[in-house]
Formats: sequence, structure tokens, C-alpha cells
Amino acid sequence: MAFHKKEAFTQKEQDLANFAKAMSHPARIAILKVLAQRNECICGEIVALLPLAQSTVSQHLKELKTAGLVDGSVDGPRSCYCINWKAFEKFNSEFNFLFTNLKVKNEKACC
Amino acid sequence: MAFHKKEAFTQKEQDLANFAKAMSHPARIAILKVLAQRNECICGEIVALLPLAQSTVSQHLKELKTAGLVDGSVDGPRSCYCINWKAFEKFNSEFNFLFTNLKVKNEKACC
DNA sequence: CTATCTTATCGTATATTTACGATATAAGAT
DNA sequence: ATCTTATATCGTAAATATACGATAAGATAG
Repeated sequence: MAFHKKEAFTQKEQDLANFAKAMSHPARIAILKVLAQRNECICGEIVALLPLAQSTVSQHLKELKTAGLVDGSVDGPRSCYCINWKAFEKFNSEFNFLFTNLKVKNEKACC
Repeated sequence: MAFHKKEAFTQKEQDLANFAKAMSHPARIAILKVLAQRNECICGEIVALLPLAQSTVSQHLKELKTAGLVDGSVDGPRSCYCINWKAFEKFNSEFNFLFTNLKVKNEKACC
């Protein structure tokens, strides 16, 4: 009954899993969409657009920030968030590397 | 104190989130890697390769199957799993659509 | 300084995930 | 028919995630 056995896997596997986990909730997908579409990455607007309480949105933003997918900066009394495209690109390419390459090898060598 | 508010989001957002959730654990990433690398998608071998109990691996495989990322077929006393490349490709392209396109628009129009 | 507005954090309830051992199931071997 | 062998499922404990209201913290306005 030991839990959280994630350390037993490689760092890359953990990194990819963390990336996926950050995107594993529709609210966070929606937040990323908003951030990507707007020129100004305002925080309060996200709350207004989502069917969630302000504290919940704040929590989701924190998770995205912790995962490195989003950067945040303070602008007076409000907070400004934006997508960290560099990190996103890195994850996306690792993701593609992991599968697209392997796919070519043996797409149909299966049961 | 209502939970599980995921239905409040679009179907696409939920689909992408489910896809991400399926990949949000390093064990499942590792399983997918094994499935992608081997010509034969044997089940017992996965158990031997992972630092997890057989029942736990079986549970992870079930989640991957439920998410549609993996297909399973019975082969006598053993089970055979393989990656559902079609589903995977679909998710990957939706994923790329969501971000790569938007990225071009406003990569640096941020705080 | 006080009021207000914006966001973050705390506390908390419930749901879900993760993990294991034990057991069931189903096929092949003896 | 019985014994392995392989896998799935059940039961269960602990960790983590989700959500909200309440409250704190920090900045600007008056």
C-alpha cells in the first residue's frame, strides 16, 4: 500500500505525464484557449468566461503555472497570465517524438 | 460544493482533457512506449518491465483502453494490446490545431 | 486612512486516482 | 478432471484533485 510510485519512472516520462496532467481538465484547456486567443492575457476575464468560481479558476491557473505552461505577472491590483510557448513547444515536440517516430516503424505490426 | 463540473465545457475540451488524462501518469506513458516499440504487444511483458503489480498494470491498461488510445484482443490465455494509432493521430492533430495555429497569431502579444 | 477592487490562499467536503493483495475467470497443459 | 498460467476484477486504503465560500493580501481611489 505505497502510493505515488511515479519516481520509479524516467524523468522524461514524468515530465510528459506532468504536462498531460496539466491539460487533463477541460477548465484548463478552456483557460489555455482563452490565453491563446486574447492579445491581453487578463485574469479576471477568464473568471467571467468560465462557469467556475474565482477561487477555482485561480487554483487552475496556479496548476498551469506550476506545470510551466503559463507565465504570470502582477500588474497593479490584477494579474496577467500568458502561455509559455517555449515550454509548450518543448513538450509538444517531445510528445511528437515519442510517438510519431515510432509510428512509422510498426504501424501495422500488431495483433 | 458541487463537483465534477466538466460537463459545463465543450465536447472538444472534454475530449482533449480525457486524452491528456489518459497520458497523465508516467506508468501509462511507459506502457505506450513499450507498445509502440515492440512488434508484439504482449501484456505480461509490460508487467515484467514496469515496477508495478500486475493488477495495477491491468488497471492502467484498462484506462488506456477506455480512453481509446489502446486496443485489446484476447489471444488464448493471454491478452494482446496495441496502440490505436488512428485515435492517437486524431487527438494529436486536434491538439496541434488548438495551439500551433493560435501560436502563429500572437506569440508575443503578451504582458 | 479607509474603502474598494482584484487576486491568492485557507479550510473543507467530496470525488477520483493510485496502488496492492486476494480472488475470480478462462484457456492450455498434464 | 485438475493444475498451471495469464489476466481481469474486487475490495480497500491512502493520496490527490475538484470545487466552493470565506478570508487575506496588495494596489489604487477617494
